[in-house]
Amino acid sequence: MASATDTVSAGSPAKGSVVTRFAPSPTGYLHIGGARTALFNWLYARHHGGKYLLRIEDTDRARSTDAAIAAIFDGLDWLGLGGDEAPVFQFARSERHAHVAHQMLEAGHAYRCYLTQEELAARREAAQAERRPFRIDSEWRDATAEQWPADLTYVVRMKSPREGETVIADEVQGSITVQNSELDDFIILRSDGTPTYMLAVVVDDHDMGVTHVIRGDDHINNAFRQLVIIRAMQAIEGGWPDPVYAHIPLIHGADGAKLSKRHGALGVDAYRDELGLLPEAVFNYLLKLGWGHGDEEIISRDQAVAWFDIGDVNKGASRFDIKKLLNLNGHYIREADDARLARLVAPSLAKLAPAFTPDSGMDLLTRAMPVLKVRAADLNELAHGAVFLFAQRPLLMVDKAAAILNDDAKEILRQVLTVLDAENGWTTEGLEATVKQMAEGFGIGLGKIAQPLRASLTGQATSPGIFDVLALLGKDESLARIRDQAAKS
RNA sequence: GGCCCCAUCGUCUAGCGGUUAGGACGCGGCCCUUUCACGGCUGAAACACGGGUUCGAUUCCCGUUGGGGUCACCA
Repeated sequence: MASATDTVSAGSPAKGSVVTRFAPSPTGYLHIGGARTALFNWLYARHHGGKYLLRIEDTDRARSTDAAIAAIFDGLDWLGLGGDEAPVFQFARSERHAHVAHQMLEAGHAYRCYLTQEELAARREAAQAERRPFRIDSEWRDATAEQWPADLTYVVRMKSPREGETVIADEVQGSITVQNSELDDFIILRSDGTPTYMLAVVVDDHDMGVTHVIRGDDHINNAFRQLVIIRAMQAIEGGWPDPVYAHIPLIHGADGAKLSKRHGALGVDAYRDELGLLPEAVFNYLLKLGWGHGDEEIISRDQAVAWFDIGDVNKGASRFDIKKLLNLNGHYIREADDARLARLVAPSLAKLAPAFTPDSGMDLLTRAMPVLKVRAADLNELAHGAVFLFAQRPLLMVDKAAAILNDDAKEILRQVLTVLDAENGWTTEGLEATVKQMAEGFGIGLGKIAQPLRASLTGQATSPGIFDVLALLGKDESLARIRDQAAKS
């Protein structure tokens, strides 16, 4: 007889033998928690020189959709977390799953159970009423073939062990112990003969050669059930090694509750299209959520691969903090290539500024990017910041800009007009020298000239440096915009 | 409720028996400055509580409290 304690130890497979997988069910978009699970699987495989695979768990036919599958691949690709091989679709492997179930059935590790859902519900309710913990205790567990009803449908349940305990040495959570008496005889084949998730996961992980199961810690309890199947197959045909488990904590919302739509549980496509985030920012943020490497904050992909190890992931759940994500995004925007940013911002800019078209405006937009991007935390802000470049005359003044343009300011603008009209080079530096000289000559602060200029040139009270704005807009457009406002009474 | 797990500034984290408990976001102040940003400097801010173990606990053990996960013919 086996010892009372069954232990699954966290092994350290030889380099190159690591195989991880990300296995989302396509019932919705790829949310941020799923993205992080994918990231950790990807990083672990990369760090250990192994393989990272994708599996779509589409066995729930009613809830799985092609749109969700597409959204998941799209999100993963955006983050650079595509699989190393073609994805496995679980539903397509149903026959294989059922085959394994029948192997276990024949070997006596599983049994036909004729209990109906109604009977079970009634028993569950009765237990509830007596405030007694409910556990399925099917009288069919030890039934013989002669006892099987001829024309009733049945489900196939695993014969879970009822004595002893099982210990999993989880790479993240540490040692987790569960009494085997807590394990129920879970279903592996539904009454229509289709396999359940619990069975499919084990069979697919085995067939795909998965060595490390890295997933959300909401699966901890499942690990013990899945082990029952693994044990049975080890007894039947051998060659079903225990995977190394690593259950990573879930991400919580800012309020500490489970992540919901209100705070961050958006699809990653929303992070890209609505929040205007860069994938490298999301990558960096997700990495730092539940994992750290000394005082490092800005971590590149290569550094992440070099430093990451699953054992360093924190056990406690962490909260999603959009402020920090945005701060990181601002950093990556500043680092990003100007032409790339221009390309990313072009679609939304076209909506904000009808005069902007990618054909005619890309060059100016790209040239303006260095002074635009230091002022933006996301792509939306970046687009808004670029609108003035393509505004049509006469410009609309926001309230604060209109307030700046009082009579004194207009008088100054008329003076500036004369000075700038005589300006030859029209460079940022030259213009700065000229205007500063003018301010000195008038004995007024630079701000007295700069703010009216800014208002007339951008229609705003805030903008990039005013000499950059002049240089970007060019002499003709600049003078025309100033003239528009100077002339207004 | 049963079972499992978790617990350092508001948030993300460093720490792995002896530290002025470090960094980042956010917040306050100062500097830079034509505005807004960026950047620089700086300030406030944490070991949930109670017992042990130890010469010494943030660190190890137990309990309490708090939080989370899970209890389907879903995955």
